[in-house]
Amino acid sequence: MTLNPNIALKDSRKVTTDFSCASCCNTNCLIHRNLQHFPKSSFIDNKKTLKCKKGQQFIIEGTSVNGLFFILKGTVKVFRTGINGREQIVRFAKEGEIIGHRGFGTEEQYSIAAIALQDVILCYFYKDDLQEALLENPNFSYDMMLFYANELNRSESKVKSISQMTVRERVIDTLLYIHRKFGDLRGFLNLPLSRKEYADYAGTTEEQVIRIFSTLKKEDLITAKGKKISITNVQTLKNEISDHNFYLDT
Amino acid sequence: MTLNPNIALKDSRKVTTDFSCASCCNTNCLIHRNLQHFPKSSFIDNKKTLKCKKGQQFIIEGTSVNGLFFILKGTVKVFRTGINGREQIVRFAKEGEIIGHRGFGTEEQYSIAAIALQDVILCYFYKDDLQEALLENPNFSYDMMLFYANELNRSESKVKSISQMTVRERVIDTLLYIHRKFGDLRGFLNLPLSRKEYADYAGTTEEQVIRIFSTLKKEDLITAKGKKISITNVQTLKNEISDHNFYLDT
DNA sequence: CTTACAACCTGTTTTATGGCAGTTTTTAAT
DNA sequence: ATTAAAAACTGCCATAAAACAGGTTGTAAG
Repeated sequence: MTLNPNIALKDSRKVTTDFSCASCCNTNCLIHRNLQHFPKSSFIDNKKTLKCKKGQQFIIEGTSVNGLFFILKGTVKVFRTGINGREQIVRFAKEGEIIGHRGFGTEEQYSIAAIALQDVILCYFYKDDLQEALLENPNFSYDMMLFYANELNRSESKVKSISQMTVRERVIDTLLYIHRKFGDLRGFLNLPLSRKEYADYAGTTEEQVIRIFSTLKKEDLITAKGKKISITNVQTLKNEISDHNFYLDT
Repeated sequence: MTLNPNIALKDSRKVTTDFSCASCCNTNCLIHRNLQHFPKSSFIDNKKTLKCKKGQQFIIEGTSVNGLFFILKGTVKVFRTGINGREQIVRFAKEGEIIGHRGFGTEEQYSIAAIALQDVILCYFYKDDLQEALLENPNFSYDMMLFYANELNRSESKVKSISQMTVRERVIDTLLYIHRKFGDLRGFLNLPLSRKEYADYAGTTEEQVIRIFSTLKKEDLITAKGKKISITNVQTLKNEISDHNFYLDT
């Protein structure tokens, strides 16, 4: 393991700066999981590793797709520009996740944009290399297929929630999503987001989010002071959402 | 080609009743396209072929997944029961398409229901057989991966339309979707649907669809008499939808 | 400390859409 | 042909949610 000071993070802890997949400990990563199946890993060697500062946009909507990003470290906001220029947040991604996969296959252009919410390290694989590896290795392509299948399930359930939940329910759903995915840090949700970002994910307006936060505070379900938000009663919130699935169970 | 009268359709024309994949002419079918790659096609032999009468439901929401359906002939409505028992139509599927794939992989239960809109012939493959074939054959699993990737794109674009389009726009979008996918027959959309079904796909109510149809008629954009609907001005309707993508292009 | 700017908050107005109730038309069955 | 039932249609009203406008708080820069 070599240590390259040029790509050291500003993080308080030193990080390993050897970005080879072999020494990577990211168990979530699809590439890493299938490493054993790439005997002459030419495509692994073509990997590019890049760093993005907080706030930096590394995928621009509409530009052509040449490869896929894997997050090695940090969190990312994936969004698109919707009708009337309104921003729509597709998801928040963390380490191990794939970005830009919607452009893989048929689509030639990215249908989304991606921006670093914190300092981020990304691994970039070329589309052609990936395709070759997938066609050589059924375990890898099967894994990748399952990944897409899961994304599809997520997306379908979002269709359902957006089309049938009230704004309040969608905001609660968003809070629970952030909580589930990023957890707590010192009692607060471990991903600081603006009210606007909550709105863009929940598919509503900033004002609505503010109002709903304020009523949730009165109901002692959350506490929120600026971006320091914590969910005081997870179960009650969960119930409010899942009560609707009544008809599914019976 | 053997002819089995037991499984002859009520269709005016006689259909080939040899349902072996080898003699199938369904070029859309993923299995058929990869047939060359299955040398000792044990799993093809385990295939079950079944017929459904119009109106028959062959997938029930919440039941466990043991395999996947491929449509050999006919059209199918795929839907789920949403909040307050409201029916939500996920898509309309025609020959060559796969049904029940969302249950493949991680999901153990079908998250959707499926019903035959006309008399339908289905091919059924067992999950275990499919998995084995996928893991042996990278071309097949790559194809399957691309299929899921496309489904994901479709679903994501539905998220966008539901969350940002007006009801009128969603209804127009639905009309164009049916037109694109099923085309015209003698000047009318080649898939008879009720106003309720348009509503359940567009994510609105029957009354809204009726109202919007009626204004579209006044604007000479469609003609609609009962289920005989035709789009008289496809381009104008398309423009009304895609005008919104203005911000995407610039 | 002051200033500037962004984020956060609140009350009011407007609009789009859903829900209801009642009528007409179409389709299917006897 | 007659009847029943389902689908299509229309007007009215209630309401959730967006848009607007104005105010406060917080934070970063000089």
